[in-house]
Amino acid sequence: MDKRTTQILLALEECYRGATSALEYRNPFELLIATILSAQTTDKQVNNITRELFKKYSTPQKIVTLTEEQLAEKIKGCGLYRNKAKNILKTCQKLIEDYNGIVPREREKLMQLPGVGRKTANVVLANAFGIPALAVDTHVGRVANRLKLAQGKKPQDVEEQLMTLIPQNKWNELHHWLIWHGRKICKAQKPLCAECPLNKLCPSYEGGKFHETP
DNA sequence: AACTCGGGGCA
DNA sequence: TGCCCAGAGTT
Repeated sequence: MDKRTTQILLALEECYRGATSALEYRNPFELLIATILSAQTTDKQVNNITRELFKKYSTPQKIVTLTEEQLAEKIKGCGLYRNKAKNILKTCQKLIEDYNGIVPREREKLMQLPGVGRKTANVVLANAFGIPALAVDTHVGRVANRLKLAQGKKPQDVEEQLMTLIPQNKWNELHHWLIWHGRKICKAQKPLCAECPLNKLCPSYEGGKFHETP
């Protein structure tokens, strides 16, 4: 790891030590469902929905007793809820048929579940199973690019570059640090570079000015 | 690569 | 009011 990368990690840790997702869950299945729901939606909305949903429908076997319309009604309030209802129902059916109702621990199997892409799969691997994985969402991708820890728009490219650059035992922390930094400071629009604790290390903020580096 | 789904947050 | 998301699937 080069010196600049080390300095960036130290600065991130200093600011965001202990940062985690605000998503509430008690087991891998609940995290899987909560993460599917969280796309384009805030954690707060998701928590409100899952708290109510998991009271009566805490397993795939229970969720598949709902019709698509009934499930959609219960998760209304998060974005894209009709698609998610459809996907969650199919995912629960597949969990029951193929995996005896147990969430699998392999990325390939997770990604075959409807509604589960690479980001969601990695979140489940890292947070529910403690398996090293680096989930790249829009925040992580944007911040990593601005700091030039990675280059390129495709999340999987960013993921692979970060995995090469950063020691494995830091991947999950790095994910949360970059997300928090992306939300609070390194925002998509009008990033708060002047008050950014990393601005001296950031190639996108030179000469006291922010410039997106393509 | 571009488009769609969709309500909430925020200027 | 309008614009932007803690993405994934389809075209």
